[in-house]
Amino acid sequence: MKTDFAKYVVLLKALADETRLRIFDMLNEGELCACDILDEFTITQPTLSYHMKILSESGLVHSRRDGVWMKYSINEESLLLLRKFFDGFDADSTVERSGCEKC
Amino acid sequence: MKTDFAKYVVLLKALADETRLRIFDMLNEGELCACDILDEFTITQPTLSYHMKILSESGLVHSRRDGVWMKYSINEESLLLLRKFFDGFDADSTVERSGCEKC
DNA sequence: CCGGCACATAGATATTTGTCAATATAAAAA
DNA sequence: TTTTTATATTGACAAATATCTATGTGCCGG
Repeated sequence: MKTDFAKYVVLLKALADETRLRIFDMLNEGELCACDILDEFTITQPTLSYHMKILSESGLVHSRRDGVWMKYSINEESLLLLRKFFDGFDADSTVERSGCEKC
Repeated sequence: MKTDFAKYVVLLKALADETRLRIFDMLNEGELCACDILDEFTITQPTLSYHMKILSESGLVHSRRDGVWMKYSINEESLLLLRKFFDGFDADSTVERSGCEKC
């Protein structure tokens, strides 16, 4: 099974920033609008917009317009994808063999 | 439970690079020396050394000297930490309520 | 103790990233 | 339609990142 690393790199990059990771964590409590998220940080509105774009385009976060507001929520599918990815590791940790060929 | 986001950002940053993610995946097969890892890429030796340092310092990878060689392996503890982190999400997805306060 | 091999460090550099101020757009309200 | 409010886009910029070449360090064999 050949893993599409580039795909996971996009997801990991999206979460590899403290602001975005905190936003993602906030969204775990439920759907939020941009204004509510902004209140929790000291960044400016354009900066938040930038981060939300990265989260959205990665697929981790779903966005929808509700009148003037943008509402964001976690995309369960991408989350499951990440979980599955990490679950794929360590499957045979009991073996403890060395895969080293030269040494 | 206040999550230490900075700690997870370090782990996620370490994996948010295709080269490092592929290295981490290779290590899932077992312990490897730097030379064997290098063979799988087109990067130079110093660049690999740079990536291994990031993986090691993040705590995701354990390193040990074996004579002239450096042997690398996955640090199970950090991996479990990451798994646990992602498992913490989505716990109450059935609720589907909005956490939005202003809108 | 010297030469060679494996790996690390230093310095330089091009690219990417996170941030802001200024401005544009989109939708509702007046 | 004009104004107001919420969000997006643009352009600029400093900082971080990934990469290389050149050089240093550590370990073993002869």
